[in-house]
Amino acid sequence: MSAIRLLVLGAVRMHGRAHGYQVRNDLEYWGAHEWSNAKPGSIYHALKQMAKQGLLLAHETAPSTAGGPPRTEYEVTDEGLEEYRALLRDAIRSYDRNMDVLSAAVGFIVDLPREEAVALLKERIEGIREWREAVTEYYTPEEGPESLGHIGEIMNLWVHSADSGAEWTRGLVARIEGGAYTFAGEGDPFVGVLADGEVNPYATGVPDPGDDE
Amino acid sequence: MSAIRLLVLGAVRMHGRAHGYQVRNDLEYWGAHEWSNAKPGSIYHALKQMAKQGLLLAHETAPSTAGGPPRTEYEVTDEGLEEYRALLRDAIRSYDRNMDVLSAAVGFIVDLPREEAVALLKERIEGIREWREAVTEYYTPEEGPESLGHIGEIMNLWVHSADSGAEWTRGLVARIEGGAYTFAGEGDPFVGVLADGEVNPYATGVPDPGDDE
DNA sequence: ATCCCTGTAGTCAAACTTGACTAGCAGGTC
DNA sequence: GACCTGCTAGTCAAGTTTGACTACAGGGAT
Repeated sequence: MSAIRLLVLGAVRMHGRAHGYQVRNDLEYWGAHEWSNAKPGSIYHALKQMAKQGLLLAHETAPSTAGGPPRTEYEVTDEGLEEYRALLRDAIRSYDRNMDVLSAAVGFIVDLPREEAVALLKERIEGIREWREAVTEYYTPEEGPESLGHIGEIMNLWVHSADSGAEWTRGLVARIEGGAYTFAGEGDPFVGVLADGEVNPYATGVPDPGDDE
Repeated sequence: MSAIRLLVLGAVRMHGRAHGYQVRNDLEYWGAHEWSNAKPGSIYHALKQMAKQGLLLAHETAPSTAGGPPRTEYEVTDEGLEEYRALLRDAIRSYDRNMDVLSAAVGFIVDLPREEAVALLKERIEGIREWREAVTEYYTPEEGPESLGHIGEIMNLWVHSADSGAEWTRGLVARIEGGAYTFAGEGDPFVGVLADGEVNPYATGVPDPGDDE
């Protein structure tokens, strides 16, 4: 699963009602273009697709005063909200070795009740443990690990990164259990979108590091 | 960049001449269906596309004795070999936060001379360092890290996984510099494909761990 | 003889992603 | 006052990925 649907649903939901360009700006504000496939084409495609599937409700609107083509505004439907929560839970729970889905989910995790967040993260840790065990067992031939040659390094990489992922997850669980952050039903939610007209403070000077793909 | 082209080029090259189903079996033997998007459709598509681009040479062949439709066999062209090496170098050098490309590259790393492999891995370490620095700088607002709320956990995740990736890479460099494995020009290369008719010893009892995407 | 299952080899439509492109308006500038 | 740049908002074709499907052969069961 790619992160784009979760990101787009989350962005539209935070606004209540948003058009594509707004979503695009939020994702840039979040830095999502750096760690996910959130490019204009994908965003507009996701919006249209989810509108077709009934997860979003589309409203045609007059062109903005600032010029440009007429816009389409979207709202999350009840069905869309369910899908959002399902995607969010899945993203937290399942270990899929890609950081984009998890990054998006961490950004929205406070939409869940604190206990549920902790429970899902613990499921994640357990999933990582099982995966690690399966991998080490599968890639350990009878003739000893040396018979794999350099191929053993692939397993080594996976195990290393599974251990690291588990460690990070345990740290997060500890912080949440220790009372950090404000979760659903605990008061004023964290506001993470740009208001209409507000300028992205990170817009220039984007890191764009050794992002040499 | 996805790993599929590197995997397919590498598999065809090891055989000298191979048809799609053989490539498919090799990738399954390597476990690539577990950690990359190596599904039948993608493999056949990559073969056709690369043939169209002159990276592979296609030969129509009679149907096999074992039934099924007529097969197409492929060979890597000179241009394809260059592309293969370019993809391999890029995959080792660049930190793209996805393990599939790196896993594939580690499987083929012994196709390079030992010194080059080490040099590329050191470039990788340097790239990770730069990325880590850019991320921590970008996501540290003036009002202190606390103003980010739970969003800071995303950065935390990235930094954690960058550090873990660097550590694994340093370990690999040390082992290679210490003389481990057999690299290009150092003797009999490692054989990692299934001979025609040979059965995949891992075929059943595939790990298929908590692979819940 | 017919049926069903497994293995071989691959095709196809639908969905998704990518990167380049369009088009209107505002403001500066030479 | 013609031109150029930047911002707003989005489209589009080409390429890629997915998951389901086809078609043929051999072998065992009914």
